Amino acid sequence: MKELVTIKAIARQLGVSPSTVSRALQDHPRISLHTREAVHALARQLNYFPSTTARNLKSGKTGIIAVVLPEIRENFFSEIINGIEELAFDRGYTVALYQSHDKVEREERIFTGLASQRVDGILVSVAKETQRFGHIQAVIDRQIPVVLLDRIPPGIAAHRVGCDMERGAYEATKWLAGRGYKRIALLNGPIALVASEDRYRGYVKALLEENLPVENALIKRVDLTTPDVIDKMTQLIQSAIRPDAVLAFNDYVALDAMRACRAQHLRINVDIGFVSFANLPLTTYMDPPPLASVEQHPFRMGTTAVEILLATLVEDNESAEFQTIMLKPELVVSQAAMRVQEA
Amino acid sequence: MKELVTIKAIARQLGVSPSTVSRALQDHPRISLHTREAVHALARQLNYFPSTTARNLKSGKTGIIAVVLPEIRENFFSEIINGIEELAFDRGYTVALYQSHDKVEREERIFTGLASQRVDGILVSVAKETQRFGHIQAVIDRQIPVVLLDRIPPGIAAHRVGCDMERGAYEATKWLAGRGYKRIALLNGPIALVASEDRYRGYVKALLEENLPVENALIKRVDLTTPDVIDKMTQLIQSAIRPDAVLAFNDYVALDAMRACRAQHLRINVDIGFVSFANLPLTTYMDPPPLASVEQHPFRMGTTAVEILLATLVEDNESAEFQTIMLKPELVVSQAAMRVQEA
DNA sequence: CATATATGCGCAAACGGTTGCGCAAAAACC
DNA sequence: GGTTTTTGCGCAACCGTTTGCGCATATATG
Repeated sequence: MKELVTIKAIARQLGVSPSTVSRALQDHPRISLHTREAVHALARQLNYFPSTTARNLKSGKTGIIAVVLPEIRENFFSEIINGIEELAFDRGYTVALYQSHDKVEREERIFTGLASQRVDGILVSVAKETQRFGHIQAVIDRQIPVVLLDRIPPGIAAHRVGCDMERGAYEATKWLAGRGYKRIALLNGPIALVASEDRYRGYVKALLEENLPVENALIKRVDLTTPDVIDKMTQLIQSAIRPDAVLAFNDYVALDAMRACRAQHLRINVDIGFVSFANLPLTTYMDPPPLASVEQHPFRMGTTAVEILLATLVEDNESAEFQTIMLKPELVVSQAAMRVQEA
Repeated sequence: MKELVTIKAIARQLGVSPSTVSRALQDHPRISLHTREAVHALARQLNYFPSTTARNLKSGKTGIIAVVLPEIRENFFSEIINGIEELAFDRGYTVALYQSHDKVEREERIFTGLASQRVDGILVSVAKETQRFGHIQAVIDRQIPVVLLDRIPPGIAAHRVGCDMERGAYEATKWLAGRGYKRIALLNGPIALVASEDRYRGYVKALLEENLPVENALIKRVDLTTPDVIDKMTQLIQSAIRPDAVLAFNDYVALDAMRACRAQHLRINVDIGFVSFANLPLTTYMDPPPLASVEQHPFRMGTTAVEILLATLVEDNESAEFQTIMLKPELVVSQAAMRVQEA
């Protein structure tokens, strides 16, 4: 077992004190050029690296940003991390990753660990359908800055970064109406999700503006499982007012709903138009893809969250002002889908 | 700014020494029950959490496992992390995440950082087409255990965890031959990738066993971009010996190749059968999916790598024995695809 | 009752750095 | 040449926790 190269080791070999070595390494002006060079030379020769742990202890910081997400393998979230890692790495921060698997219990265990880990900040997209937020409040009470990402529960005093999905739903619905669709269905998510409410409001607002009736028969809630989506979509098709377009909660719902349509011998985007949310790579694999998808900018959500977090870290004290940044969603129209429709 | 709750603070309030508090918290038998209870009570009341940083400094460990991957948003890799996080969290380790974006330069910068960060171990899936591995050797020289994941370069003395893709290609080809396919094409990856060689060897081995000719015209290398895949697939279709089946380098290649076939009015899995590698969720979205896909078990690769790493951490000294674990791939036959074919 | 053992706790060093302060010697000033 | 300033470096404390050792006092042993 080789000895670890420390400042003390360098000091001993050079016959100077550890403090001199420390200062020399920082190019402190009060250390003679001669000594500085000698220290640097020996440090390089011995392959010295400063101990981050020791520095952390001194500074009270860890340089770690914890990221707590429901599920990494979901494209939306891995894209968020992608953005987070990008910026954090540039700024010299380490990204620690945790998955809640959408379970509050696990989320709570994670946060307890984070409290003693003393990470410099936490970016969290909370487990869905949760009403308990004590664990989040606990770390906030310990002065650890928190940024809520995408899934933003009410009643927590923290920074927030999200995407304005009411607006996204509004624009998507307006776009469909503008293209002549009259009976636009909404395949919405579970009632417990704020995201569902947002989409509902945007959808209704657009319909009213376009003087289209808001038909309850055209609005379905799904639990996001394939069988339920197929079931609800089939109901829509067979109802008295068959929709000529569907606004789907997300790309996965759109995919399943399309399958249901195909099973009923409806031609996608010809007999029935589709628009969905997220704009995941998934849509480019679909054949045909939805006519359009509302881009939520997960990558930018990640970088924005890190920016806000790092900004609060350098601030003199807590300015107690919490920022809320809502990214503007973007309706991305699929060229491929439009071509199919023209044909 | 509230004072941080430390062992010293508790000691002061209780009129005992810090060492007593430390031992009381560990339920050391030489501390009286009375004192122990008092310490525990006050610690709870003050909401005391031990400083991980201080402990790290003492122990010389960090409790951090660094994971260096090319691209998190690729499903295969996010599934690997999923497995890593799962086991690491259970064992009380923190997962630090880094992306190389398949760039050696960035990988090198990451490894330099890791050396001074003094992580307890590194799991790495190296950037592709790289021949420089000095940065990896450097951390190994610093006694940081390294496990090579999936992409396993030669000449590095480290643990290895992968999936035996020669065997996967062999079994996939055998399966196709067994179903009566005679002209099986191989849409392989770039020559620089070890993964391409593996598939080639397994493919050839199976053909020979099945007494099928190895036709060079049926073997194409693609650079994994959509245009190139479409180009090469079109060449295959229009060649003298048109293949009746295609073994694709991975699911994405299969997807693009299928599009090329459809453009040439070939019915997927009817006129031309498809088998690919990875078995990503992507295949379940495809319509129709490949007949079969070789599952590479990324999740298990992640957990296995962590297991090996943690095992070396508890070992008394370096046993200098490096493990190589090759998971057995599994040919997953798609029910949906088979139904389409029967019809 | 004397010796041996057990009990309960504190001292101080250590982990690897950083930094305020002070002290001596050299250089600059009048 | 005396005073001030600058230069170069070391001392020691500190970050929060752990732990070997030692010192009392209390209890057990013969």
